[in-house]
Amino acid sequence: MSPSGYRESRELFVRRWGEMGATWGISRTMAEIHALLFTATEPLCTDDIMAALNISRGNASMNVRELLNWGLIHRVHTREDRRIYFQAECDVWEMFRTISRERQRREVEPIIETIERCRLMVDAQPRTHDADERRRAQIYTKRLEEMRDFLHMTNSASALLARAGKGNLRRALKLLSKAIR
Amino acid sequence: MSPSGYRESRELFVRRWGEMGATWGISRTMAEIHALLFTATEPLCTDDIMAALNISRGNASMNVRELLNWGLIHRVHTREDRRIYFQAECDVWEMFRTISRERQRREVEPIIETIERCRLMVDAQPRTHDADERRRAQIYTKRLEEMRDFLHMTNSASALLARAGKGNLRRALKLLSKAIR
DNA sequence: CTCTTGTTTCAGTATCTTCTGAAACCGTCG
DNA sequence: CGACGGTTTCAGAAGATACTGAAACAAGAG
Repeated sequence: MSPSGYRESRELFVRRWGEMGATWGISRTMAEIHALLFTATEPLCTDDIMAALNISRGNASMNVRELLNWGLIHRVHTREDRRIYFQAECDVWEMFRTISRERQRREVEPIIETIERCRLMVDAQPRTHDADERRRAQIYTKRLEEMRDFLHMTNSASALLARAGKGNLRRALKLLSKAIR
Repeated sequence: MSPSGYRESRELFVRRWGEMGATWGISRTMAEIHALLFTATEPLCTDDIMAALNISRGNASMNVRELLNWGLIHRVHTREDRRIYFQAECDVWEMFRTISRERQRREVEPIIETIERCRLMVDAQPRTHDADERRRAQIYTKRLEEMRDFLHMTNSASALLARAGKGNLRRALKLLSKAIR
């Protein structure tokens, strides 16, 4: 079998996508599976994935499940065969929406809650009589509030984007560029 | 010293911000230092940071430098004292712009280059005679192109945002919400 | 029910990242 | 120049994370 550019290229892409995922707090294997399915012409089953990436069954299974949880890949059933096949969402805009929605839900929302809790804590304990510390506490609270408001805003923005269709997104970006210039 | 709500709250915030950073591919300590400076009323020096977070000099120094590289904190000199003090950018909008700009530069741009390289590779090697593989290669190339275009778009969007001021951003988001609804 | 095929879990292991502490370095002051 | 205060580097240690392989589990077919 000649070393077709296609196959080599795809391998490179999968590897690099995996590395990128790693710097993004996503396990390398998970990102590789995603890249593999994103570039696949037809659905793959667990064994295909294991073979392509040279990983164990347990590893493949765990990461596939995680990708399903994120909503980045889907199960596909075939008539011929009892196996479950997997297929990635290949529309990049859809993918982007999924990722931003999930990140928001998993990472931003919890931190907003923490901030709120921190803010309340400042006043919960009996106040110090030290005027300087009181001043500091005030500034601190203000910073927390600003951060909280900002994160709330990104939350709404993300929700907005999630509701919008692909066409809308393009349009919105055009608008944005006009508004800003 | 009574356990003022302020101090406890701040500790909690720093810890949680660190954890969040960790899931974002930022080292926990780096995120903690950032949180510490973000919530500080006045600039801190390396020893302050070491004491507050209970970390070694080397660790503090490395992570401070990295934060400086990102542009998330700045050096401050004082008259009295030869030490260098550090201070975070505390405007959340400014912070957001810095982060998005840097992430784009460090992570998205390189992956765009890789994609381009992958795309060229497909045709560089002599084509296979297998019609089916040729079909697959074509689909693959198309997906790469879509991804590349998408990432290019986020690049422009990010550049746009980076140029925009705080007021503009607010305005743009309002616009966005109207455009999408 | 039992066999077959396929999926999930998990304890232990390997790998990779981050952190420490000490030593090297740098610049300024006397 | 040498001493001092401060900063950076780095090899090895500690700690966190991801991966394996095998065993448990499920579900459909005979």
